[in-house]
Amino acid sequence: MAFSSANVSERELQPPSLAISTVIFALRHDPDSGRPELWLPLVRRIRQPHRGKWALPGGPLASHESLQDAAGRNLSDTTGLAPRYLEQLYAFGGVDRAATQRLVSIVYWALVQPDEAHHARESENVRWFRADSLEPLAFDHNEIVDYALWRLRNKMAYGSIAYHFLGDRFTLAQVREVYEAVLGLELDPANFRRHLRAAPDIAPTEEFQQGGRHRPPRLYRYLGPQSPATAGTAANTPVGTPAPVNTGRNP
Amino acid sequence: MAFSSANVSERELQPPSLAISTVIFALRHDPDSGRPELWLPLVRRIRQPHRGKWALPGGPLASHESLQDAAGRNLSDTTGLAPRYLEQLYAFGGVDRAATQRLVSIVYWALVQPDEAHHARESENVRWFRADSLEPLAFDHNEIVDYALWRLRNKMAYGSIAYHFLGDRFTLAQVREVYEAVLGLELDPANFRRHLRAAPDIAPTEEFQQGGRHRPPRLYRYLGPQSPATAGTAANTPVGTPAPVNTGRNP
DNA sequence: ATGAGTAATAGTCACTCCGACCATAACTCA
DNA sequence: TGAGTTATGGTCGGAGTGACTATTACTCAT
Repeated sequence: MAFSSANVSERELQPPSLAISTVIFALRHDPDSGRPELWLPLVRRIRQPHRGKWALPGGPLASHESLQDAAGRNLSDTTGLAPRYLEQLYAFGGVDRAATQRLVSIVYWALVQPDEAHHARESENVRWFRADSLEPLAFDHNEIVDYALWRLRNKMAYGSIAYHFLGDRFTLAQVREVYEAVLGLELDPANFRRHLRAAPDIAPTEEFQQGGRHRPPRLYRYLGPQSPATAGTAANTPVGTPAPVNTGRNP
Repeated sequence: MAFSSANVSERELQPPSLAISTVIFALRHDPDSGRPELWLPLVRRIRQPHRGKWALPGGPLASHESLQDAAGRNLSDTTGLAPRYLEQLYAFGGVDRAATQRLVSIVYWALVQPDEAHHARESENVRWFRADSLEPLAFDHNEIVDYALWRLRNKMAYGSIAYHFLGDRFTLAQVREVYEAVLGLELDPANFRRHLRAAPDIAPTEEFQQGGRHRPPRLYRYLGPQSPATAGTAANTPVGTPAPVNTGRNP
Protein backbone atom coordinates (compact mmCIF):
# COMPACT_ATOMS: atom_id res chain seq x y z
CA MET A 1 0.00 0.00 0.00
CA ALA A 2 1.45 3.29 -1.05
CA PHE A 3 -1.04 5.06 1.19
CA SER A 4 0.86 4.58 4.40
CA SER A 5 3.78 6.61 3.13
CA ALA A 6 1.77 9.35 1.51
CA ASN A 7 2.55 12.85 2.73
CA VAL A 8 0.02 15.59 3.02
CA SER A 9 0.12 16.85 -0.53
CA GLU A 10 -0.11 13.32 -1.89
CA ARG A 11 -3.03 12.70 0.40
CA GLU A 12 -4.92 15.56 -1.20
CA LEU A 13 -4.73 13.80 -4.52
CA GLN A 14 -5.84 10.37 -3.39
CA PRO A 15 -9.57 9.64 -3.55
CA PRO A 16 -11.07 8.82 -0.15
CA SER A 17 -10.74 5.19 0.86
CA LEU A 18 -13.98 3.37 1.51
CA ALA A 19 -14.39 0.65 4.12
CA ILE A 20 -17.29 -1.34 5.54
CA SER A 21 -17.38 -2.13 9.26
CA THR A 22 -19.93 -3.90 11.40
CA VAL A 23 -20.94 -3.66 15.03
CA ILE A 24 -22.14 -7.09 16.09
CA PHE A 25 -24.22 -7.38 19.23
CA ALA A 26 -25.07 -10.56 21.07
CA LEU A 27 -26.31 -11.42 24.53
CA ARG A 28 -24.27 -13.62 26.83
CA HIS A 29 -25.56 -14.98 30.07
CA ASP A 30 -23.51 -14.03 33.06
CA PRO A 31 -22.48 -17.28 34.76
CA ASP A 32 -23.16 -15.84 38.22
CA SER A 33 -26.37 -13.87 37.95
CA GLY A 34 -27.71 -15.73 34.95
CA ARG A 35 -28.79 -12.45 33.48
CA PRO A 36 -27.95 -11.66 29.86
CA GLU A 37 -25.45 -8.95 29.04
CA LEU A 38 -24.51 -7.18 25.82
CA TRP A 39 -21.29 -8.34 24.17
CA LEU A 40 -19.61 -7.68 20.86
CA PRO A 41 -16.66 -9.18 18.99
CA LEU A 42 -13.61 -7.16 18.04
CA VAL A 43 -10.58 -8.01 15.94
CA ARG A 44 -6.99 -7.12 16.73
CA ARG A 45 -5.32 -4.97 14.14
CA ILE A 46 -2.27 -6.64 12.72
CA ARG A 47 -0.98 -3.70 10.70
CA GLN A 48 -0.49 0.01 11.05
CA PRO A 49 -2.11 2.29 11.92
CA HIS A 50 -3.32 1.34 15.39
CA ARG A 51 -1.49 -1.97 15.17
CA GLY A 52 -2.28 -4.17 18.16
CA LYS A 53 -5.41 -2.29 19.13
CA TRP A 54 -8.86 -3.81 18.97
CA ALA A 55 -11.17 -2.66 16.21
CA LEU A 56 -14.53 -3.36 14.65
CA PRO A 57 -14.52 -6.13 12.07
CA GLY A 58 -14.41 -4.65 8.63
CA GLY A 59 -12.50 -4.16 5.46
CA PRO A 60 -12.63 -2.71 1.98
CA LEU A 61 -15.62 -3.06 -0.26
CA ALA A 62 -15.21 -5.72 -2.93
CA SER A 63 -16.34 -4.54 -6.33
CA HIS A 64 -18.86 -7.33 -6.80
CA GLU A 65 -20.69 -7.13 -3.48
CA SER A 66 -23.29 -4.76 -2.12
CA LEU A 67 -22.74 -2.82 1.07
CA GLN A 68 -25.06 -5.17 2.91
CA ASP A 69 -23.20 -8.21 1.58
CA ALA A 70 -19.89 -6.79 2.69
CA ALA A 71 -21.26 -6.26 6.18
CA GLY A 72 -22.63 -9.79 6.22
CA ARG A 73 -19.20 -11.03 5.26
CA ASN A 74 -17.68 -9.11 8.17
CA LEU A 75 -20.15 -10.90 10.37
CA SER A 76 -19.55 -14.41 9.18
CA ASP A 77 -15.79 -13.95 9.01
CA THR A 78 -15.55 -12.96 12.66
CA THR A 79 -18.33 -15.02 14.22
CA GLY A 80 -19.10 -17.77 11.73
CA LEU A 81 -22.75 -16.84 12.08
CA ALA A 82 -25.30 -15.89 9.50
CA PRO A 83 -26.90 -12.50 10.01
CA ARG A 84 -30.25 -12.64 11.77
CA TYR A 85 -30.54 -8.88 11.78
CA LEU A 86 -28.36 -6.52 9.80
CA GLU A 87 -28.97 -2.86 9.19
CA GLN A 88 -26.97 0.12 8.08
CA LEU A 89 -25.94 2.32 10.98
CA TYR A 90 -24.22 5.39 9.62
CA ALA A 91 -21.47 6.58 7.32
CA PHE A 92 -18.55 8.06 9.22
CA GLY A 93 -16.37 10.37 7.20
CA GLY A 94 -14.66 12.90 9.40
CA VAL A 95 -11.55 14.38 7.84
CA ASP A 96 -9.20 13.17 10.56
CA ARG A 97 -10.52 9.69 11.24
CA ALA A 98 -7.30 8.07 10.08
CA ALA A 99 -3.91 9.68 10.20
CA THR A 100 -2.43 8.39 6.99
CA GLN A 101 -5.35 8.64 4.59
CA ARG A 102 -8.84 9.99 4.13
CA LEU A 103 -11.10 7.14 5.24
CA VAL A 104 -14.87 6.89 4.94
CA SER A 105 -16.46 3.98 6.78
CA ILE A 106 -19.98 2.79 6.14
CA VAL A 107 -20.92 0.99 9.33
CA TYR A 108 -23.57 -1.67 9.77
CA TRP A 109 -24.89 -3.14 12.98
CA ALA A 110 -26.08 -6.67 13.54
CA LEU A 111 -27.80 -8.82 16.11
CA VAL A 112 -26.94 -12.50 16.53
CA GLN A 113 -27.82 -15.21 18.97
CA PRO A 114 -25.53 -15.92 21.87
CA ASP A 115 -24.49 -19.31 20.59
CA GLU A 116 -21.71 -21.39 21.91
CA ALA A 117 -20.11 -20.95 18.51
CA HIS A 118 -18.64 -17.76 19.87
CA HIS A 119 -16.30 -19.45 22.23
CA ALA A 120 -15.03 -21.82 19.57
CA ARG A 121 -14.49 -18.95 17.21
CA GLU A 122 -12.49 -16.87 19.58
CA SER A 123 -8.84 -16.75 18.75
CA GLU A 124 -5.75 -14.71 19.27
CA ASN A 125 -7.10 -11.94 17.06
CA VAL A 126 -10.84 -12.20 17.69
CA ARG A 127 -12.25 -11.67 21.13
CA TRP A 128 -15.62 -10.77 22.64
CA PHE A 129 -16.01 -7.79 24.95
CA ARG A 130 -18.77 -6.35 27.08
CA ALA A 131 -20.44 -3.55 25.13
CA ASP A 132 -20.19 -1.14 28.01
CA SER A 133 -16.77 -0.63 29.58
CA LEU A 134 -14.74 -0.98 26.41
CA GLU A 135 -11.06 -0.18 26.39
CA PRO A 136 -9.86 2.46 23.90
CA LEU A 137 -10.26 1.07 20.42
CA ALA A 138 -8.62 1.85 17.10
CA PHE A 139 -9.69 4.90 15.09
CA ASP A 140 -13.02 6.40 16.24
CA HIS A 141 -14.51 2.99 16.92
CA ASN A 142 -15.47 3.81 20.50
CA GLU A 143 -17.76 6.54 19.22
CA ILE A 144 -19.17 4.22 16.61
CA VAL A 145 -19.98 1.57 19.20
CA ASP A 146 -21.58 4.19 21.42
CA TYR A 147 -23.75 5.35 18.57
CA ALA A 148 -24.69 1.77 17.71
CA LEU A 149 -25.65 1.23 21.34
CA TRP A 150 -27.82 4.33 21.26
CA ARG A 151 -29.48 3.14 18.08
CA LEU A 152 -30.05 -0.33 19.48
CA ARG A 153 -31.71 1.06 22.61
CA ASN A 154 -33.73 3.46 20.56
CA LYS A 155 -34.97 0.78 18.21
CA MET A 156 -35.66 -1.52 21.10
CA ALA A 157 -37.95 1.01 22.72
CA TYR A 158 -39.99 1.27 19.54
CA GLY A 159 -39.84 -1.63 17.19
CA SER A 160 -39.90 -5.36 17.50
CA ILE A 161 -36.24 -6.05 17.41
CA ALA A 162 -35.61 -7.92 20.63
CA TYR A 163 -36.65 -11.23 19.08
CA HIS A 164 -33.57 -11.26 16.89
CA PHE A 165 -31.49 -11.89 19.98
CA LEU A 166 -33.54 -14.99 20.73
CA GLY A 167 -34.13 -18.39 19.20
CA ASP A 168 -37.09 -19.77 17.38
CA ARG A 169 -39.21 -20.24 20.48
CA PHE A 170 -38.94 -18.11 23.57
CA THR A 171 -40.73 -17.24 26.78
CA LEU A 172 -42.04 -13.80 27.55
CA ALA A 173 -39.60 -13.65 30.42
CA GLN A 174 -36.73 -14.08 27.98
CA VAL A 175 -37.97 -11.15 25.93
CA ARG A 176 -38.24 -9.13 29.09
CA GLU A 177 -34.69 -10.04 30.05
CA VAL A 178 -33.47 -8.81 26.66
CA TYR A 179 -35.15 -5.47 27.25
CA GLU A 180 -33.77 -5.23 30.74
CA ALA A 181 -30.26 -6.09 29.63
CA VAL A 182 -30.17 -3.68 26.72
CA LEU A 183 -32.02 -0.77 28.27
CA GLY A 184 -30.60 -1.29 31.73
CA LEU A 185 -33.81 -1.12 33.71
CA GLU A 186 -36.26 -3.33 35.53
CA LEU A 187 -39.62 -4.04 33.98
CA ASP A 188 -42.80 -5.18 35.66
CA PRO A 189 -43.46 -8.73 34.45
CA ALA A 190 -47.23 -8.38 34.46
CA ASN A 191 -47.31 -5.11 32.55
CA PHE A 192 -44.67 -6.25 30.12
CA ARG A 193 -46.69 -9.37 29.52
CA ARG A 194 -49.77 -7.34 28.70
CA HIS A 195 -47.70 -5.28 26.32
CA LEU A 196 -46.38 -8.29 24.43
CA ARG A 197 -49.73 -10.04 24.30
CA ALA A 198 -51.05 -7.02 22.44
CA ALA A 199 -48.13 -7.02 19.98
CA PRO A 200 -49.22 -8.30 16.57
CA ASP A 201 -45.90 -9.86 15.62
CA ILE A 202 -45.59 -12.61 18.20
CA ALA A 203 -47.98 -15.47 18.76
CA PRO A 204 -48.35 -18.03 21.56
CA THR A 205 -47.66 -21.68 20.84
CA GLU A 206 -49.08 -24.70 22.63
CA GLU A 207 -45.63 -25.62 23.93
CA PHE A 208 -44.30 -24.94 27.39
CA GLN A 209 -40.73 -24.72 28.54
CA GLN A 210 -40.03 -27.72 30.78
CA GLY A 211 -37.23 -28.31 33.21
CA GLY A 212 -37.41 -25.00 34.98
CA ARG A 213 -37.59 -24.57 38.70
CA HIS A 214 -41.08 -23.07 38.71
CA ARG A 215 -44.32 -22.94 36.81
CA PRO A 216 -43.57 -23.80 33.18
CA PRO A 217 -43.91 -20.72 30.97
CA ARG A 218 -45.62 -20.81 27.61
CA LEU A 219 -43.43 -20.54 24.54
CA TYR A 220 -44.03 -17.88 21.90
CA ARG A 221 -42.73 -17.39 18.39
CA TYR A 222 -41.92 -14.38 16.27
CA LEU A 223 -44.07 -13.93 13.19
CA GLY A 224 -41.75 -11.56 11.37
CA PRO A 225 -42.48 -7.97 10.46
CA GLN A 226 -46.25 -7.70 10.47
CA SER A 227 -48.14 -5.58 7.94
CA PRO A 228 -45.45 -3.10 7.00
CA ALA A 229 -47.22 -3.24 3.65
CA THR A 230 -44.23 -2.35 1.49
CA ALA A 231 -41.60 -0.30 3.22
CA GLY A 232 -38.82 -0.69 0.69
CA THR A 233 -39.25 -2.73 -2.43
CA ALA A 234 -36.27 -1.82 -4.53
CA ALA A 235 -33.07 -3.73 -3.99
CA ASN A 236 -31.00 -0.80 -2.85
CA THR A 237 -33.65 0.82 -0.75
CA PRO A 238 -33.31 0.36 2.98
CA VAL A 239 -36.13 -1.21 4.90
CA GLY A 240 -37.77 0.87 7.54
CA THR A 241 -40.41 0.75 10.18
CA PRO A 242 -43.75 2.30 9.30
CA ALA A 243 -44.44 5.50 11.10
CA PRO A 244 -47.16 6.00 13.67
CA VAL A 245 -49.25 9.10 13.25
CA ASN A 246 -50.77 10.39 16.43
CA THR A 247 -52.20 13.82 16.02
CA GLY A 248 -55.80 14.84 16.22
CA ARG A 249 -57.62 14.08 13.02
CA ASN A 250 -61.13 14.55 11.79
CA PRO A 251 -63.09 11.79 10.00
CA MET B 1 -12.13 10.57 -16.57
CA ALA B 2 -10.90 7.19 -17.64
CA PHE B 3 -13.81 5.59 -15.81
CA SER B 4 -16.34 6.11 -18.55
CA SER B 5 -14.39 3.92 -20.93
CA ALA B 6 -13.53 1.19 -18.46
CA ASN B 7 -14.63 -2.25 -19.45
CA VAL B 8 -15.77 -4.91 -17.03
CA SER B 9 -12.41 -6.27 -16.05
CA GLU B 10 -10.99 -2.80 -15.60
CA ARG B 11 -13.97 -1.95 -13.46
CA GLU B 12 -13.11 -4.78 -11.10
CA LEU B 13 -9.79 -3.15 -10.41
CA GLN B 14 -11.04 0.36 -9.81
CA PRO B 15 -11.89 1.27 -6.24
CA PRO B 16 -15.53 2.29 -5.77
CA SER B 17 -16.24 5.93 -6.51
CA LEU B 18 -17.70 7.91 -3.64
CA ALA B 19 -20.17 10.73 -4.10
CA ILE B 20 -22.25 12.91 -1.77
CA SER B 21 -25.79 13.84 -2.77
CA THR B 22 -28.46 15.81 -0.99
CA VAL B 23 -32.25 15.74 -1.05
CA ILE B 24 -33.43 19.28 -0.33
CA PHE B 25 -37.02 19.78 0.76
CA ALA B 26 -38.87 23.07 0.95
CA LEU B 27 -42.49 24.12 1.10
CA ARG B 28 -43.99 26.33 -1.54
CA HIS B 29 -47.39 27.88 -1.29
CA ASP B 30 -49.69 26.98 -4.08
CA PRO B 31 -50.86 30.24 -5.67
CA ASP B 32 -54.43 28.97 -5.98
CA SER B 33 -55.19 27.11 -2.76
CA GLY B 34 -52.62 28.93 -0.67
CA ARG B 35 -51.69 25.62 0.89
CA PRO B 36 -48.04 24.66 1.17
CA GLU B 37 -46.68 21.79 -0.91
CA LEU B 38 -43.42 19.86 -0.82
CA TRP B 39 -40.88 20.81 -3.47
CA LEU B 40 -37.25 19.95 -4.11
CA PRO B 41 -34.56 21.24 -6.46
CA LEU B 42 -32.89 19.02 -9.05
CA VAL B 43 -29.99 19.66 -11.37
CA ARG B 44 -29.76 18.63 -15.01
CA ARG B 45 -26.90 16.29 -15.81
CA ILE B 46 -24.59 17.81 -18.37
CA ARG B 47 -22.43 14.72 -18.94
CA GLN B 48 -22.82 11.00 -19.36
CA PRO B 49 -24.24 8.84 -17.99
CA HIS B 50 -27.86 9.98 -17.86
CA ARG B 51 -26.95 13.19 -19.66
CA GLY B 52 -29.94 15.53 -19.84
CA LYS B 53 -31.87 13.83 -17.05
CA TRP B 54 -32.62 15.49 -13.76
CA ALA B 55 -30.67 14.34 -10.71
CA LEU B 56 -30.11 15.14 -7.07
CA PRO B 57 -27.49 17.82 -6.45
CA GLY B 58 -24.22 16.18 -5.54
CA GLY B 59 -20.67 15.48 -6.45
CA PRO B 60 -17.44 13.94 -5.28
CA LEU B 61 -16.11 14.35 -1.78
CA ALA B 62 -13.32 16.87 -1.53
CA SER B 63 -10.44 15.65 0.56
CA HIS B 64 -10.55 18.53 3.01
CA GLU B 65 -14.27 18.53 3.84
CA SER B 66 -16.41 16.33 6.02
CA LEU B 67 -19.43 14.46 4.66
CA GLN B 68 -21.71 17.01 6.26
CA ASP B 69 -19.77 19.90 4.77
CA ALA B 70 -19.98 18.36 1.33
CA ALA B 71 -23.73 18.03 1.68
CA GLY B 72 -23.98 21.62 2.86
CA ARG B 73 -22.03 22.66 -0.20
CA ASN B 74 -24.48 20.79 -2.42
CA LEU B 75 -27.21 22.76 -0.75
CA SER B 76 -25.71 26.21 -1.10
CA ASP B 77 -24.52 25.56 -4.64
CA THR B 78 -27.99 24.69 -5.86
CA THR B 79 -30.17 26.95 -3.72
CA GLY B 80 -27.87 29.64 -2.37
CA LEU B 81 -29.29 28.88 1.05
CA ALA B 82 -27.58 27.97 4.29
CA PRO B 83 -28.69 24.66 5.78
CA ARG B 84 -31.32 25.03 8.48
CA TYR B 85 -31.60 21.30 8.89
CA LEU B 86 -29.19 18.75 7.44
CA GLU B 87 -28.96 15.10 8.33
CA GLN B 88 -27.48 11.99 6.83
CA LEU B 89 -30.08 9.86 5.09
CA TYR B 90 -28.43 6.65 3.92
CA ALA B 91 -25.51 5.26 2.00
CA PHE B 92 -26.58 3.71 -1.29
CA GLY B 93 -24.14 1.21 -2.70
CA GLY B 94 -25.88 -1.30 -4.91
CA VAL B 95 -23.58 -2.97 -7.39
CA ASP B 96 -25.46 -1.77 -10.45
CA ARG B 97 -26.33 1.78 -9.50
CA ALA B 98 -24.25 3.21 -12.30
CA ALA B 99 -23.47 1.46 -15.53
CA THR B 100 -19.92 2.55 -16.07
CA GLN B 101 -18.45 2.37 -12.60
CA ARG B 102 -19.06 1.15 -9.10
CA LEU B 103 -20.61 4.14 -7.34
CA VAL B 104 -21.38 4.56 -3.65
CA SER B 105 -23.45 7.61 -2.75
CA ILE B 106 -23.78 8.93 0.76
CA VAL B 107 -27.01 10.89 0.69
CA TYR B 108 -28.05 13.69 3.03
CA TRP B 109 -31.43 15.34 3.33
CA ALA B 110 -32.13 18.94 4.19
CA LEU B 111 -34.98 21.26 5.04
CA VAL B 112 -34.94 24.89 3.97
CA GLN B 113 -37.37 27.75 4.03
CA PRO B 114 -39.47 28.51 0.99
CA ASP B 115 -37.79 31.80 0.28
CA GLU B 116 -38.11 33.82 -2.85
CA ALA B 117 -34.43 33.16 -3.38
CA HIS B 118 -35.50 29.93 -5.04
CA HIS B 119 -37.05 31.58 -8.02
CA ALA B 120 -34.06 33.80 -8.61
CA ARG B 121 -31.77 30.84 -8.33
CA GLU B 122 -33.56 28.74 -10.87
CA SER B 123 -31.72 28.42 -14.12
CA GLU B 124 -31.45 26.26 -17.18
CA ASN B 125 -29.88 23.47 -15.16
CA VAL B 126 -31.50 23.93 -11.76
CA ARG B 127 -35.24 23.58 -11.36
CA TRP B 128 -37.70 22.90 -8.54
CA PHE B 129 -40.16 20.03 -8.72
CA ARG B 130 -43.05 18.81 -6.65
CA ALA B 131 -41.81 16.03 -4.41
CA ASP B 132 -44.62 13.71 -5.39
CA SER B 133 -45.18 13.10 -9.09
CA LEU B 134 -41.53 13.22 -10.15
CA GLU B 135 -40.51 12.24 -13.62
CA PRO B 136 -37.92 9.46 -13.98
CA LEU B 137 -34.63 10.75 -12.65
CA ALA B 138 -31.02 9.76 -13.27
CA PHE B 139 -29.57 6.69 -11.55
CA ASP B 140 -31.69 5.39 -8.65
CA HIS B 141 -32.58 8.88 -7.53
CA ASN B 142 -36.32 8.23 -7.60
CA GLU B 143 -35.88 5.57 -4.94
CA ILE B 144 -33.66 7.86 -2.94
CA VAL B 145 -36.24 10.64 -2.99
CA ASP B 146 -38.94 8.18 -1.99
CA TYR B 147 -36.89 7.02 0.95
CA ALA B 148 -36.15 10.60 1.95
CA LEU B 149 -39.87 11.33 1.81
CA TRP B 150 -40.56 8.34 4.03
CA ARG B 151 -37.94 9.47 6.48
CA LEU B 152 -39.28 13.02 6.50
CA ARG B 153 -42.80 11.84 7.25
CA ASN B 154 -41.53 9.46 9.87
CA LYS B 155 -39.50 12.10 11.62
CA MET B 156 -42.36 14.54 11.36
CA ALA B 157 -44.70 12.17 13.17
CA TYR B 158 -42.25 11.91 16.05
CA GLY B 159 -39.83 14.70 16.50
CA SER B 160 -39.94 18.42 16.34
CA ILE B 161 -38.76 18.93 12.83
CA ALA B 162 -41.59 20.89 11.25
CA TYR B 163 -40.23 24.17 12.58
CA HIS B 164 -37.24 23.98 10.26
CA PHE B 165 -39.59 24.65 7.36
CA LEU B 166 -40.73 27.86 9.01
CA GLY B 167 -39.26 31.20 9.91
CA ASP B 168 -38.26 32.67 13.22
CA ARG B 169 -41.84 33.34 14.35
CA PHE B 170 -44.82 31.33 13.26
CA THR B 171 -48.44 30.68 14.09
CA LEU B 172 -49.76 27.35 15.23
CA ALA B 173 -51.81 27.18 12.06
CA GLN B 174 -48.63 27.39 10.01
CA VAL B 175 -47.17 24.43 11.88
CA ARG B 176 -50.37 22.55 11.27
CA GLU B 177 -50.22 23.33 7.58
CA VAL B 178 -46.71 21.92 7.43
CA TYR B 179 -47.93 18.68 8.97
CA GLU B 180 -50.88 18.53 6.66
CA ALA B 181 -48.77 19.18 3.59
CA VAL B 182 -46.08 16.64 4.43
CA LEU B 183 -48.25 13.90 5.86
CA GLY B 184 -51.11 14.50 3.48
CA LEU B 185 -53.95 14.54 5.98
CA GLU B 186 -56.27 16.96 7.72
CA LEU B 187 -55.74 17.77 11.36
CA ASP B 188 -58.20 19.14 13.87
CA PRO B 189 -57.04 22.68 14.73
CA ALA B 190 -58.16 22.49 18.35
CA ASN B 191 -56.53 19.15 19.08
CA PHE B 192 -53.39 20.06 17.22
CA ARG B 193 -53.22 23.23 19.22
CA ARG B 194 -53.45 21.35 22.49
CA HIS B 195 -50.69 19.08 21.27
CA LEU B 196 -48.33 21.92 20.46
CA ARG B 197 -49.07 23.84 23.64
CA ALA B 198 -47.83 20.81 25.54
CA ALA B 199 -44.65 20.55 23.47
CA PRO B 200 -41.62 21.73 25.44
CA ASP B 201 -39.66 23.06 22.47
CA ILE B 202 -41.88 25.92 21.36
CA ALA B 203 -42.96 28.92 23.40
CA PRO B 204 -45.59 31.60 22.84
CA THR B 205 -44.48 35.18 22.29
CA GLU B 206 -46.44 38.35 23.01
CA GLU B 207 -46.65 39.15 19.32
CA PHE B 208 -49.60 38.54 17.08
CA GLN B 209 -49.71 38.21 13.34
CA GLN B 210 -51.47 41.25 11.91
CA GLY B 211 -52.99 41.79 8.52
CA GLY B 212 -54.91 38.56 8.32
CA ARG B 213 -58.56 38.32 7.47
CA HIS B 214 -59.63 36.98 10.86
CA ARG B 215 -58.74 36.99 14.50
CA PRO B 216 -54.98 37.65 14.74
CA PRO B 217 -53.17 34.49 15.80
CA ARG B 218 -50.44 34.52 18.40
CA LEU B 219 -46.88 33.99 17.18
CA TYR B 220 -44.68 31.25 18.63
CA ARG B 221 -40.98 30.55 18.40
CA TYR B 222 -38.89 27.42 18.33
CA LEU B 223 -36.59 26.96 21.29
CA GLY B 224 -34.30 24.41 19.67
CA PRO B 225 -33.83 20.82 20.75
CA GLN B 226 -34.94 20.72 24.37
CA SER B 227 -33.11 18.63 26.96
CA PRO B 228 -31.59 15.96 24.72
CA ALA B 229 -28.84 16.09 27.34
CA THR B 230 -25.95 15.13 25.07
CA ALA B 231 -26.89 13.05 22.08
CA GLY B 232 -23.65 13.24 20.15
CA THR B 233 -20.69 15.18 21.43
CA ALA B 234 -17.89 14.02 19.19
CA ALA B 235 -17.45 15.75 15.87
CA ASN B 236 -18.09 12.73 13.72
CA THR B 237 -20.93 11.36 15.73
CA PRO B 238 -24.38 11.92 14.30
CA VAL B 239 -26.96 13.73 16.34
CA GLY B 240 -30.10 11.85 17.21
CA THR B 241 -33.36 12.14 18.99
CA PRO B 242 -33.50 10.74 22.49
CA ALA B 243 -35.54 7.60 22.79
CA PRO B 244 -38.77 7.34 24.67
CA VAL B 245 -39.11 4.34 26.96
CA ASN B 246 -42.65 3.24 27.48
CA THR B 247 -42.86 -0.12 29.13
CA GLY B 248 -44.17 -0.91 32.54
CA ARG B 249 -41.57 -0.29 35.20
CA ASN B 250 -41.44 -0.72 38.93
CA PRO B 251 -40.19 2.02 41.28
C1' DA C 1 -72.27 50.65 11.43
C1' DT C 2 -73.50 46.34 11.33
C1' DG C 3 -74.02 41.66 10.66
C1' DA C 4 -72.05 37.59 8.09
C1' DG C 5 -68.08 34.76 7.70
C1' DT C 6 -64.08 32.67 9.38
C1' DA C 7 -60.21 31.50 11.96
C1' DA C 8 -58.31 31.42 16.81
C1' DT C 9 -59.03 29.75 21.13
C1' DA C 10 -61.19 27.27 25.12
C1' DG C 11 -63.37 23.46 26.99
C1' DT C 12 -66.02 18.80 27.47
C1' DC C 13 -66.52 13.80 27.12
C1' DA C 14 -65.50 9.18 26.30
C1' DC C 15 -62.12 5.95 25.21
C1' DT C 16 -57.54 3.89 25.33
C1' DC C 17 -53.10 3.05 27.13
C1' DC C 18 -50.00 2.44 30.81
C1' DG C 19 -47.69 2.26 35.41
C1' DA C 20 -48.52 0.54 40.06
C1' DC C 21 -50.23 -2.93 42.45
C1' DC C 22 -52.77 -7.18 44.16
C1' DA C 23 -54.17 -12.04 43.65
C1' DT C 24 -54.02 -16.67 42.06
C1' DA C 25 -51.94 -20.75 39.59
C1' DA C 26 -48.38 -24.06 38.96
C1' DC C 27 -44.20 -25.85 39.37
C1' DT C 28 -39.57 -27.49 42.22
C1' DC C 29 -37.18 -28.48 46.15
C1' DA C 30 -36.10 -29.08 50.99
C1' DT D 1 -46.35 -31.24 52.56
C1' DG D 2 -45.34 -26.58 52.67
C1' DA D 3 -42.01 -22.84 51.43
C1' DG D 4 -40.25 -20.38 47.56
C1' DT D 5 -40.56 -18.59 43.07
C1' DT D 6 -42.18 -17.61 38.68
C1' DA D 7 -46.23 -17.40 35.43
C1' DT D 8 -50.39 -15.45 34.73
C1' DG D 9 -54.72 -12.72 35.38
C1' DG D 10 -56.92 -8.76 36.94
C1' DT D 11 -58.00 -3.91 39.06
C1' DC D 12 -57.49 1.09 39.62
C1' DG D 13 -56.30 5.82 38.60
C1' DG D 14 -53.94 9.11 35.75
C1' DA D 15 -52.33 10.84 31.21
C1' DG D 16 -53.15 11.42 26.45
C1' DT D 17 -56.12 11.81 22.49
C1' DG D 18 -59.97 11.90 18.90
C1' DA D 19 -64.54 13.94 18.28
C1' DC D 20 -67.10 17.65 19.11
C1' DT D 21 -69.27 22.19 20.88
C1' DA D 22 -68.88 26.93 22.20
C1' DT D 23 -66.92 31.47 22.46
C1' DT D 24 -63.82 35.25 20.95
C1' DA D 25 -61.98 38.53 17.70
C1' DC D 26 -60.93 40.00 13.62
C1' DT D 27 -62.21 41.53 8.24
C1' DC D 28 -65.26 42.52 4.70
C1' DA D 29 -69.46 43.27 2.07
C1' DT D 30 -73.73 45.54 2.39
